[in-house]
Amino acid sequence: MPKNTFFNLSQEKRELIENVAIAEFADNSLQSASVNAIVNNAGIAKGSFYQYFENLEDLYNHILTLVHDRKLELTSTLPLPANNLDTFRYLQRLLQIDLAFELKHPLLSRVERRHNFENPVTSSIDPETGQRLSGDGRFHAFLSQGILHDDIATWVDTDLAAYVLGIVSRWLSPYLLERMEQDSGRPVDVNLDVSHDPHLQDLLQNLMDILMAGMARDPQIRKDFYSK
Amino acid sequence: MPKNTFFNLSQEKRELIENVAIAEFADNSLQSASVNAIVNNAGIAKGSFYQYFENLEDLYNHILTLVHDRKLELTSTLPLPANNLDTFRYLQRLLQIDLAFELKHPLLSRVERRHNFENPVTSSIDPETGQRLSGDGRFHAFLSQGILHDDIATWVDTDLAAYVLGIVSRWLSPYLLERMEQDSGRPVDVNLDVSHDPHLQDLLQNLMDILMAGMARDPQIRKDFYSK
DNA sequence: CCTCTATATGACCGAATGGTCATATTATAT
DNA sequence: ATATAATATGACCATTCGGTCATATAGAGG
Repeated sequence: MPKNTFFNLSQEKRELIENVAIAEFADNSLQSASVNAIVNNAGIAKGSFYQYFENLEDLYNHILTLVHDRKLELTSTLPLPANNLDTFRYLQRLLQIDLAFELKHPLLSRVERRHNFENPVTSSIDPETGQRLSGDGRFHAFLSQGILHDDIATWVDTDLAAYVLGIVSRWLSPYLLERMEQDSGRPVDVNLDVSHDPHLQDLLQNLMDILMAGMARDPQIRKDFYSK
Repeated sequence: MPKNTFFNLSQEKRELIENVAIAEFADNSLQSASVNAIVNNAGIAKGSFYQYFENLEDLYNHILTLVHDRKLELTSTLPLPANNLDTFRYLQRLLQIDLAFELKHPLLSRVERRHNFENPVTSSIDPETGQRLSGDGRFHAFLSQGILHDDIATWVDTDLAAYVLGIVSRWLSPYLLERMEQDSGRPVDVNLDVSHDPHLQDLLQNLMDILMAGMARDPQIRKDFYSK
């Protein structure tokens, strides 16, 4: 954790350093990031850096908590899913959250992706249920609920599906944003409403249609359907 | 390209250097990889390195061609899909190839993933058709064929789907192998037949079922099906 | 043997790295 | 104004980096 000296800084200066660090960690892994580059870009003395942080990893971990905080903050900002929200609308919301995060905090998104790349989640075992928990817990929760509500086919391998959904969600966002830009020919507005933009909804719905048809309940129909 | 001096080396020595480099690039990006580390691990003099390669990037590009060659070689080794092979069996084959590559060449796989991470494919435009071509061309081809054969729903956004399939294929392999190890409790045999191992087929089939039901033709049935 | 060419080597270079520290500056309290 | 504590600074350090080069070794042809 950063030292008190860092948190005593004015918000202005603190955020300057954070933003410089975020830019550095968006382009470089912890291995290849440079303290010198950060202090130069932030316009502070090298000595000051070590008054704020133990070392580079200390700052890196702080940025990771920022990622976490900002994402949580954004999750609570987006309209909450009603309790009786349709299972797949909830999944759609999960994808929208990652998308909104990519839109509002593109650099933090890259930091997060880079972190997930360098530290791939080795699947953990849930201490309570003894179940495998690969990837993002949010998708595990989604699948469990979906099966419980009879919305998702019971034969779906939840751990595999949760992992795949996590991967898709992580990598879908940059694709969608780049595609939006190409299709419209102009940069995407940072204040775009990800839950209402028509073109974005079309694309997302296209993927959702595939996922819904693929995972929804009553596999018999589907299996009969596609077997020729 | 490496200099002639490198290709004149005995196969033994050449492969030693290549393997050391592969290990280095599996753990480090081109930015953070170290010439010193490579020469030390390979047991050659620094001067020799620069008799073989222009610089580190030269070696890196050579390793990338190795990735390409080995994957091609492995593709042709696996039983070829018959001409009249079912559309989705062809997709399954594509996934199996990436899986087999991960199994036979885990380090090369990591090098490839790292490369794709550091150099994300900005979608290109096909010069002939003017169509978007994001991600892996193999999946674009698969989708085009599938639609042509009336096996895939026409409403599927091919570019989006090809991108997602490419992402899934790239990241599925390490998951499946790790899962196989956890489920069986022992390391996966390198000579495992990816197209016949029962447990592996179960898992792959589970994902295939989702993809098939999701993308197969006649969306009407599916859309009616899941709308409550 | 000698000659010529190809390869191997590690000392050496300047630049950049992460990290330290004595000193200077500023803010706070009395 | 004075004393004390907190912060800011950049020269400095040892180490490592990519890259060079003069020299040594080996091999081939005669």
